[in-house]
Amino acid sequence: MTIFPSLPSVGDVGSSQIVEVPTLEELGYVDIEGNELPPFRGGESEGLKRLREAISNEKWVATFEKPKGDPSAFLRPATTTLSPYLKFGCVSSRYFYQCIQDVYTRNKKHTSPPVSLLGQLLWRDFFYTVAFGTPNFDQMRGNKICKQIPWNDNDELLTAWREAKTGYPWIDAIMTQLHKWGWMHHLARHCVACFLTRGDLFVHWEKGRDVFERLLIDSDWAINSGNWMWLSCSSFFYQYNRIYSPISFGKKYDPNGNYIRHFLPILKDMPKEYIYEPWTAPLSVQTKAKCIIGKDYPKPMVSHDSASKDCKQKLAAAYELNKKLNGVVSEEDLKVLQRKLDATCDSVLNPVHSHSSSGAKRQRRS
DNA sequence: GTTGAGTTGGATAT
DNA sequence: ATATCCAACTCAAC
Repeated sequence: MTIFPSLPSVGDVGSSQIVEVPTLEELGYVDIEGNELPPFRGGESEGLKRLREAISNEKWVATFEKPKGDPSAFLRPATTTLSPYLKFGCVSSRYFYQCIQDVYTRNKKHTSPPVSLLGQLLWRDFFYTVAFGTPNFDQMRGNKICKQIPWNDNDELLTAWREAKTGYPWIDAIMTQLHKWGWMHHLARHCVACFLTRGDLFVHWEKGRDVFERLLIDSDWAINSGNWMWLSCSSFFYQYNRIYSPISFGKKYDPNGNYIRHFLPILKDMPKEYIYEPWTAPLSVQTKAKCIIGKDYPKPMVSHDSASKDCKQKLAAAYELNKKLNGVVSEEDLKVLQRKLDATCDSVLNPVHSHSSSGAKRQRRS
C-alpha cells in the first residue's frame, strides 16, 4: 500500500505571493499581431489529437526512419511534432509507446530501433538515464563523459548565430524558425548545432544549448544537453570529419529553397541557383531580387571551407590532448592548447575573404 | 592488436 | 535512388 504524503493546505504557499496570471504583454510578447504564430496549441486534447493523427497513418508509423525525414518540410513537418506535448506531460510517453506497439502488432514488417519511431522514445529514456548517472552532465568541466575542448568564447559569433545573421540562408532560416515556432526538425537542429560548434564557429556547445533551452518549446534538460554534446563531438558521437554543409545539406531536400523563402522573406525573390549562396549572385541578380548582400542580408560570417578545415584541425588536436592526458585535462592545459591553435587557425578571426594560410596544414599525430 | 559498428556527411559516379 | 570513395573518430568485442 503506497502512502502518499499529505499535501500542504490550499493557500499555504510559503513566502511566495499569489498574483494574477500575467498577460502576454507583461511577459514581453509585444506586437505579436501580424506575426506568424507557432503552430502549437497547448493541452492534452490537442496533444491526443496529434497523437491520433500520427498513429492513424499506420504505414507511416511502421516505416518511420528518423534519418530519412525532410528537415525543410514545414507546411507538414516530417515528424510527429509531439515533443512539446511529451515535454509538458500533455501526452503520456507510455501511452504513445503502447500506441506504437499496437501498430507494430498489426504491421509485422516495421522498422526497428534506433531509427524507428519507437526508437525515438527509447532515445528519450537513454538521455534521461545517462544524465541521471553522470555528474555535471550539463557542462563540460567535471563531466567525465565529455571531451575537454578549447571552444572559443566569442559573443559576436554566438550573437550572429542566435539572431539568424550568419549569412548562410539555410542556417538563418532554421534559427528564424526557432524564434518563430520554438520548434524545428531534428536534422535542422543538427545543422545549426554543428555550425555553431565543431563545424564552423567553434563556439562552446553550452552556449548553443542555453539558446535552445530558452527558445525551444520542447526543450528538455537531459535531451538538450545530451544532443549538444552529441553534435559537438563532445560525447556519444566522435566522427568530427563528418560536417554538415550549410549549403548543400538543405539543398538536397529543398532545391528551390522554399523553406528559406518562407522564413527569410528578404530572399524570396532570389533565384534558386543562388538562394543557398546569395553572395555569389551577380549584383544585377541581387538588384532584381531586391536583396543586396551586405546591405539587406548579411555576407557569410565565415568561409565554410576554411572554417570547417580549421575546426577539424582543432578537434584533432583536442582529441589528441584528451587521449594523452587520459581525459584529465586542466583549465591550464586547455588554455595552452587554445593559444597554440589560435596561432595556426585564422578563419574565424579573419572572416570570409581570407583563406587558410599555410599554417593550416595538418598537424602531425604521434 | 585487429575488426566492425556507429540513428541522420559530402562528393561523385551511375 | 543507390554505390563507392573520401577521411577517419571511438568504443566494444574478440
